[in-house]
Amino acid sequence: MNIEAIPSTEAQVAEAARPRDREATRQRLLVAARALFAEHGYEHVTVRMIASEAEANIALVCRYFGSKAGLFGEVLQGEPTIRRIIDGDPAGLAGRLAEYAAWRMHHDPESRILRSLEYSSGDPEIKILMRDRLRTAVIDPLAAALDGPDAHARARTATALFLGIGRMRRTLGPEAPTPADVERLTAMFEACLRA
Amino acid sequence: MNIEAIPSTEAQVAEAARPRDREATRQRLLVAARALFAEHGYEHVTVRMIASEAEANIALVCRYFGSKAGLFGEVLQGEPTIRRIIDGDPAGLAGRLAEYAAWRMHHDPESRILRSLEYSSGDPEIKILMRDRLRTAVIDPLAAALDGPDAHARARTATALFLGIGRMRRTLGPEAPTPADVERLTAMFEACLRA
DNA sequence: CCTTGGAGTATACGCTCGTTTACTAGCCGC
DNA sequence: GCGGCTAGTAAACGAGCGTATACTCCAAGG
Repeated sequence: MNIEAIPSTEAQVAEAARPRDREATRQRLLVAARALFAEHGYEHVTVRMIASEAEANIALVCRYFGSKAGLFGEVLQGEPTIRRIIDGDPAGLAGRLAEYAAWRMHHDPESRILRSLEYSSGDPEIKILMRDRLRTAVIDPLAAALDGPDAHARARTATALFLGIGRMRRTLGPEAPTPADVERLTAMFEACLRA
Repeated sequence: MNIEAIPSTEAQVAEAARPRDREATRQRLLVAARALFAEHGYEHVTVRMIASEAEANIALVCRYFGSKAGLFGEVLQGEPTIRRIIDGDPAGLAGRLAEYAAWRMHHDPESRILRSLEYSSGDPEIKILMRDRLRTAVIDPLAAALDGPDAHARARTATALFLGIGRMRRTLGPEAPTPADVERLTAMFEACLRA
């Protein structure tokens, strides 16, 4: 079986043979996985895609993260929450959410937390990861910024609008938002957030 | 290879051997597929599941519908549009949409058109089917019911809210809508639909 | 009664997936 | 200089998928 053509042809590959660094490889896998999961969702990304993107071997995914689901979980944990948008003047919250929602109408790249949550997954383990992440990273922080008894319900509805816009972009294709879009979204978020 | 235990044991299966009826079998497959696709989405439903649910043979799916995608396309065509909700007093449109959206917060069953569209699919053919269906069955009829230059944009945003609510239900689980929910959704749809 | 066409079936093909295993090869302490 | 730990690799495994093929069997037409 050792019929390897030439053990170490440096002919084509002028790459400076990467130093063997466990942690660096782990990070490359993590970065590649984050980008791919955000772009295509858990189920449509294969470990082979991740390994290829990270220029690492397939087996390392399982070795370093236990499984594809383990890797996904670690990716999720590294994602930022929506707090960056929530923090600030409460009066302008609806406007900021609308700006962000409008941005999500056409900006496909950038791997933010909601992206991966737009996808469903048949795997129960992933479903739970998604649900927990959606709660702790989006709904709960948003609810905490609101007053009134049904703060959570209002946060959920606002989040639904986010999710739906992302879904729309993916189904119909990206759409550059107009000022009217932002205005409309602002009005909707205001209607949603007011007690 | 012909080691079949007993060719035709009627022992357990007291079923009255179904008459061989091509059209009836086709319909059973269609009904089963409609229910399963609506419940789990295109990708999570296998032709084996459909055949099993319809108590038919796997091969018949391909024979009668060409492929899984062909069957899905036929299922989509049989689904109603949103026109039933749109038709009626224009002033009450937002309210009716809100009622429907609220209903979708907790009503998991009933195989309506949007259900299958809540899922994404990697298959480009299915993506196109989804997109076209979303346009012709939901967005376009809704846009037609609106006035103003950006009727389509408003219809898209309203549809996004629908999609997001469905997504939410599937991620967080069904949630019985309160009167406050309906009120909030009505306000949001009004903010969305007004020119 | 026999033939025959088509409904229904069993099974296999080719593929891709996540995962595992047995291996190779580079660096570090002695 | 040289074992030995370990990062990295190649290949295979078993399962599940959509699809295709070759078959069985029933029932109607002569």
